[in-house]
Amino acid sequence: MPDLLTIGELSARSGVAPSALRYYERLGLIRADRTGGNQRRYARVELRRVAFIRISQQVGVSLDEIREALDSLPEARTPSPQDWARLSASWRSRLNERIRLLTKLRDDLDGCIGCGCLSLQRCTLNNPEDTLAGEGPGARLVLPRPTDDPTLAGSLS
Amino acid sequence: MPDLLTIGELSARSGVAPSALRYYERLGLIRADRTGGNQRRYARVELRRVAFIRISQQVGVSLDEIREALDSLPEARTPSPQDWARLSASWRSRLNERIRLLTKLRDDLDGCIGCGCLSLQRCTLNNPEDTLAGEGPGARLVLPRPTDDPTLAGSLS
DNA sequence: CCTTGAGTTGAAGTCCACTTCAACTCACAC
DNA sequence: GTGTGAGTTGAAGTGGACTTCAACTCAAGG
Repeated sequence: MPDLLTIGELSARSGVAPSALRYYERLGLIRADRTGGNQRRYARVELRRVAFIRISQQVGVSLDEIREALDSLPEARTPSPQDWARLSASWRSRLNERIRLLTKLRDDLDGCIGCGCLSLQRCTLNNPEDTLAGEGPGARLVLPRPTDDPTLAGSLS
Repeated sequence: MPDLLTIGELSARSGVAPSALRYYERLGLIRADRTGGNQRRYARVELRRVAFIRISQQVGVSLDEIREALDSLPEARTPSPQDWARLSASWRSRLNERIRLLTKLRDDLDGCIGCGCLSLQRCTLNNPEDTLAGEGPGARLVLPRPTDDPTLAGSLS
């Protein structure tokens, strides 16, 4: 009735290597029952946990944070669709932020391709007389003032 | 006249740790002249190279590939803005692909939040009678047939 | 001169997410 | 009952991108 999966079956169905599944178990991300002969047997819910792990990794979340998130699932009952939805939703802003940063990087690159200045975030400010300044689709500042990231903010020539 | 930078100055102006700059040099990403006392002195063009390295890393390119790209710069003359523009442009499709994947992931997440199925790419297909199916902004397949990624494509329940 | 902060080196360490290995044991079809 | 493919363990290895360390030298102001 419980219809348990071997590690090979879970691996095949999740696309995650057995060694990775054992690693996840060591980190407390998933769990397994054991047969009399000490082999792992996974409940079907572990399939969802693995799916959540892989999705979260794509979002850019570390295994440590994923573990924390999974720890917030109710222990008493099988997690409901709403439980999973809550966890997934918790990565939304992170995902949006990553998308926003990459999009901004792309736009800045587009905007800077004409001048080749590579300074991004600054080239139009540093070259107010530039023929490309203030036109076209590129290099718009999205944030009020990105003073938080000094990495590439300095002058470069 | 050449106005060379010490490693500390390059570090301060690029936001990259001195140890990282030495590491980049070992990998052949940047170069430095030496003083009589064997200290590094960087030409200003290295500032651009470091900027290009950090930008490329944000795009998700490995140092090895960045080195290859930098190797394609002309050795005879100082790289022109057009040279830098060409290199930056070479990451464009990669950046677009990353943005596309993350955006798709977000839309899939949004689309799946109602059902909590976590299968993504498949939930609407697997649940044609789902009240959420076929509407809203989520879970649209962008590629003709993403058969390439079996990772989470299997059934999950 | 001399002090002091900045710079030099190679080797080793770190962190993350795994994979590989050797030496076993289990489960199941025949 | 036996062969075989699947599973077990802890320890060690991998790869990328650095950082840290110890032991030393350089450069520049007072």
